[in-house]
Amino acid sequence: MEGFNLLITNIEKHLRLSETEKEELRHFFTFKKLRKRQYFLQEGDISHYSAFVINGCMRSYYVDINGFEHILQFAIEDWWITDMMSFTKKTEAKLNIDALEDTEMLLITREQQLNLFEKIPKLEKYFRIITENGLISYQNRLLESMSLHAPERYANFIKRYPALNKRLPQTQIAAYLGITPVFLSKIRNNNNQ
Amino acid sequence: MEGFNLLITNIEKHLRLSETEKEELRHFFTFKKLRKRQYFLQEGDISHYSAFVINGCMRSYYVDINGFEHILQFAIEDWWITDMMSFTKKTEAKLNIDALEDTEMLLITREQQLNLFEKIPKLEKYFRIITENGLISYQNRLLESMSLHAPERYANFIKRYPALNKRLPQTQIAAYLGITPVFLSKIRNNNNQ
DNA sequence: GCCATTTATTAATCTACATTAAGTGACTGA
DNA sequence: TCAGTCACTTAATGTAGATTAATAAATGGC
Repeated sequence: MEGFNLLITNIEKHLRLSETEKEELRHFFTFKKLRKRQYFLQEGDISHYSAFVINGCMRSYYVDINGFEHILQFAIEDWWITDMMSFTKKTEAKLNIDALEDTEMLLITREQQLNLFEKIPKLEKYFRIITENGLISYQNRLLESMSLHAPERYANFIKRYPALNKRLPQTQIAAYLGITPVFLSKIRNNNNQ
Repeated sequence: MEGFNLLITNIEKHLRLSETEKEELRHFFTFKKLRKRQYFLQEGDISHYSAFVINGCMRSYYVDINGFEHILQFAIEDWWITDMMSFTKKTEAKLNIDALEDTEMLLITREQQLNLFEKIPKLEKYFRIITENGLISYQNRLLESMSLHAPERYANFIKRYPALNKRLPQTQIAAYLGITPVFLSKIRNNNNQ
């Protein structure tokens, strides 16, 4: 399966897998391509899948009552993305997820994931670690959004994701930082007073 | 051990434990009391423990360069609290954790937790679920902080944690909502324009 | 039971960032 | 090829919430 090795490499950053386990693992995932702008999940639907991105770029975002988009996460190659609430609790998704570029990914359903934990228990460890890291990064973002002004948040974004800064349109970065594109333009040109 | 049953009840919301397992489990935890205002963790230290609150109330918070406190989490009875980053990666904590009331809790170290996963593998499931829920609630807070104004965020806080709203001083709630106590006072008295 | 500190209120002023609007250049697609 | 959208810039004006300060009320230590 295309890109499956990228997932294996990612898992093996955290634990060792035997060849047999790798072979078993393969059958829990399905491969999927999305065109740029195509939805992976729409608000109100149930997020049946969690996605591991092989190449391309996706984003999860919330649309507020005024129609403005607020981006919670970007996912490029080697990243996981889903609406965790909907995925784990089978509730209607509040988030939308779509592709910002043509994207290839590996999908797993919640049921398959839970089966996987039965069959290869150490995979539970892998997903626990992934989830711990996700929690840490949301916690960190919340903390930054409360304690820093927009220019500092942007500086941190550049430092943390230099590739994304070059790769994404300004609108998307602004929607991630929680500011308007107009204000991001000012920050970039140092006219922010 | 005092309060251990509360932990057992909490775990059994997610999975079944045999009597033997409960007995084993007990030995992984230690009991601790904190006085009001006492630190559990100070920024720069390593968070050796994750704490399950039996009664009382704790908070985790970040102190910004201007000395202002930003509260990430409150934990009353039946809640877990730690600096996840420092606890899992043994890095210096960016957060402080202290007691807002006299508090009793059960502690586990990261090493004991990992041993526990070896000894009673289904506990890995419990902590995965706890972590998933933590991630969901941070994600939700980030989303609210980006898409709602302070009066709506306060309304949601009251709805979600009615007990906390009565129990905590206004300063603490304001530091959680990311506003000043002055502005919270205006919101409460409906003078917010 | 009293003084010192902390906590909450109210009002005046200030600021980070939003909103609106108008203009430019670049890409897209029939 | 040219119209139409899209991505970005710049400037004028508006606003949610901060800051400061003064006062009142509640709390807590001795």
